[in-house]
Parts: sequence; structure tokens; C-alpha cells
Amino acid sequence: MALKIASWNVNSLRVRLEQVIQWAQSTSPDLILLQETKVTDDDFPIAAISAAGYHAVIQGQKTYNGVAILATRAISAYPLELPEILTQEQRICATLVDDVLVINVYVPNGSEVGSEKYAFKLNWLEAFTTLVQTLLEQHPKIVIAGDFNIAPEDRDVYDAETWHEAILCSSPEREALQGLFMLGFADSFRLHHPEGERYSWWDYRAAAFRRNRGLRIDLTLISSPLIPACTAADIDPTPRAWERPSDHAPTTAEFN
DNA sequence: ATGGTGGACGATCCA
Repeated sequence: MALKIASWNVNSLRVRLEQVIQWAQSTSPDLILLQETKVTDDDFPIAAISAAGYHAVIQGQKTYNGVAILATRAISAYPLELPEILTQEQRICATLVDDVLVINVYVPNGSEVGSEKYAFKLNWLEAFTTLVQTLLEQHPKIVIAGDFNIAPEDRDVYDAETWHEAILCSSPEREALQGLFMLGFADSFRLHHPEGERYSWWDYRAAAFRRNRGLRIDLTLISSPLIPACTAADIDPTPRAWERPSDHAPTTAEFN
């Protein structure tokens, strides 16, 4: 069962709808995990998504956040039992593809180190890791993809000195991510790419993309039984150069 | 030099 799973923080699905469809047609992923759809379920552009050949699981809200999974095959929402901190904002949805549980996440940004939002981010990550630990008992094969809002290591950051202990890079955030690695998860991109200067997000300001001043904060983590099956993982920066782009690039991971 | 951009929404909040 070959499977290509893509993830993309689109920063408003309504604005980026045509880009998502165009990129899907050129890349042909079986699943596309979207973050920051910024659309309520009532306003989700289901007709255009259907016309492009995709089914959808949606978990939206007004103005902020919102996630969705698009799939070439029929899918249904996996019934997650979430603690209260994970239900305050729409940041998680999941679906089962054969024996693989695919989880789409939009981890809180955290604003700045030491802020209230930062504490929320760390508490959110702790609750999420506990959830994943429980899910592993029923589902040894889990893919968690999305915008983690954490650059795992300094090689994932364009200027590690500037970003030292800053938001997206601070030690407590990286240690929280380590909690998932300790459950046996691997960063699929790093299984195939040891090199630096490969990023998934570039600030809209100060020509950050043109200068490749980015961070790799969009990750696809795979549980240990999936590691031998992961044949490729990559980041596609081309849509970031399109007119009116998202600030994130789509990423992919492939399995045989 | 504390900027600079973009989305949602309709004054700011969030990233």
C-alpha cells in the first residue's frame, strides 16, 4: 500500500484554495493535512475540494486555527477523546488509513517565551503527548504531521544565534518535542535529509523567503514501526514563491 | 531605528 502524505499550513484555505488544488494536481498526494484553514465547517469549500477529487475531514472554527484532512479515498474522522485543553481551539483531527492512524496537528505558536500563550503551548504539548502515548497502544503505526511551531535543532534555523532560546526554538519547546521522540517517533525529513538550510516557514516580512531566512517547523513524525516503510520525505518550497503565498511550504512523506 | 507583511474582520488580534 503506497501512500504519500502531504502537510501544509495554508494560512486561510479560502485564500489559498486554488493553490492547494493546483499543488495537489502536480504532486498527487493521497492525503493532504491542512492547518490554519481559518474557516468554519459551514463555510468549508467542499464543492471545489470534491470537484478536485478529494474527500475531506474538517475541524474548523471562525477566524483562527482550523484543520482539515483531504484524501483521494473516502475517509472519516477518527473519534479522538480529547482532554479539555486540546478542545479549546480547533487544532487536531485524525483519520485511519488501513492500519495507519494519521493525525493532523496545528501546535500553538506560543507568541513569546514566558508569555501566557507560551505556557499554554507547553501544557498543550504535554497533553498531546499523553494522548499519543495512549493511542499507540491501539495503533502502533501513527503518522503525526502538521505545523509543530518548533524547530527541532539549530540546523533547522537560518540564524541559530538570533533565535537562541527564542520562541519556536527554546529549550522547553524542544524538550516537549523530545517527549514524542521518546515514544519512538522519528522526524521523517531527517531520515532522508541530514543537510541544513532546508526550511518550511519564512516570515512574510523583510524578504525572508528570497534570502532563505526560514525555520523548519512543519514536521511529519512517524512511529517506529513505520520507519522502515518511509521511502522519502521532503519540503516543496515552490508554492512559497507563488503570488500571494502562504508563509509555509508544503511537506511530503512517502510510504511503501 | 524595534521596523517590515499578511489574514480575518471591521478595532485589533494573531502569526
